[in-house]
Amino acid sequence: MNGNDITALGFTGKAIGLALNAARHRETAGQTNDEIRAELGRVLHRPEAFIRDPLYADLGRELLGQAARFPDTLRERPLSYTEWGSELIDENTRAQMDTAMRLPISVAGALMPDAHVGFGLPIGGVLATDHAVIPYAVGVDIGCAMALSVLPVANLSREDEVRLLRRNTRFGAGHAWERKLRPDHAVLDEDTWHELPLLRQLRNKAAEQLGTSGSGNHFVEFGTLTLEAADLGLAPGQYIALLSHSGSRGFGAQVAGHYTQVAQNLHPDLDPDARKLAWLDMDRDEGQAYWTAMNLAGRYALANHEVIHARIARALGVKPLVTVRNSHNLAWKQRMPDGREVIVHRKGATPAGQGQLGIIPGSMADPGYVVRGKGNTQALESASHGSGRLLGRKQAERELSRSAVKEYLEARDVTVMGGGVDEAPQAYKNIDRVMASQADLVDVVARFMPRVVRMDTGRQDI
DNA sequence: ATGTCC
Repeated sequence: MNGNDITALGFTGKAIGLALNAARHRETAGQTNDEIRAELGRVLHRPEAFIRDPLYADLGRELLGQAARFPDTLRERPLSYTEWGSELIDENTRAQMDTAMRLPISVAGALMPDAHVGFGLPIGGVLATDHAVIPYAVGVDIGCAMALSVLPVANLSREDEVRLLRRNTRFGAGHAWERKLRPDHAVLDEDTWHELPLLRQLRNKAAEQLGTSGSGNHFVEFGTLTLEAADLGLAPGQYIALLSHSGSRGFGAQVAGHYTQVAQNLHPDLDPDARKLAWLDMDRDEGQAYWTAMNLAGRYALANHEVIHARIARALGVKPLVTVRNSHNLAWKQRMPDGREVIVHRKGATPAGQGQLGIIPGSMADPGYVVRGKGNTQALESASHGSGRLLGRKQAERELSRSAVKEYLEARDVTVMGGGVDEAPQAYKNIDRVMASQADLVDVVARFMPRVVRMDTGRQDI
């Protein structure tokens, strides 16, 4: 093999010499030219698979660098970004956002008042990038969403609400609907499931878990919605409403895990601080594949809410007067004020474009709000997705007593089915302080107060 | 967030 053979295979620049050296090494070891050509072809086609190969590591890295639009080097200083509710945000969260703003692909960002540390990007972080998508800036629970239905029901006893939730919701990691009760939804019939091997592989799991909710902070609850003024097609007054928080279950988690791994393999030289922020170029197959899978997980998560709300409405023999819903873990294509198209990642942030409706829950025993976005461009048209954690899960279990939690719930007349001390209201920031700090991001449309809440069982039950 | 490494 000589240089002409190597360039004929498609190698350019510094990769020619590296490929030639590797080829000589194989020749010495007795391989035929056809074998060497085939092997080099595999390296050229998928360099990320060879970055830890004893012979091809340097060539793999060089090829990755040639293919990338940006080097894997972080900026010296983070781009500036705005934060809402600074007094509610800790230094570690800020440090994590600073790292995100040092990525070469980052364009703009913002921290919402519920922000706290997460994997990669903070929860409550918003990040705009240039033609690249970061799986961990979307989060593990791709498409996690809120939905609120206003029900045309005058009276509903607490006992009936408990029974309706027990019969019509399912919770917990790995949990699925019993076969005989398994729901259906048009999302399962989409051709998208056949576009990628990974999606084909995960379709059955998704079908089994359709219409269920996860663990942690996921919930389905009945409560009272109060409108001070006519809105949402409703007269002012109080209504019985159903509020749900659920995501894309095991399906979305596996998509997230898979593409995070792909992204990390494509960026072997990324600074360790930013390793969990490895990105996929939207011009490459991997970026397009993630985009397809992410959006399917987003639609699937919304389908979960639809199924949950439809089951409960059907059990009551009614149709909701109105349903509001929004995804808060997803990436969107969006235009900056200067017209430039960017990818906006919202990881625990509510889309809040001008006039856009959204839901910001407080806690299991604090009010949540239906909001209307003000299209604040500095916040990349976003708002918080809740009140945000004050205490970590373990810290909450250490510091909060079960009796203190029960007392809090009793004082507000809230019934909780399942739930753990780690989800106690006292583990969350004060929702009204959070709302006050984002008055320039959203207007309040209505207030929702929970009454009967169902969640997964926690490690320490309430 | 997820049966916690397909």
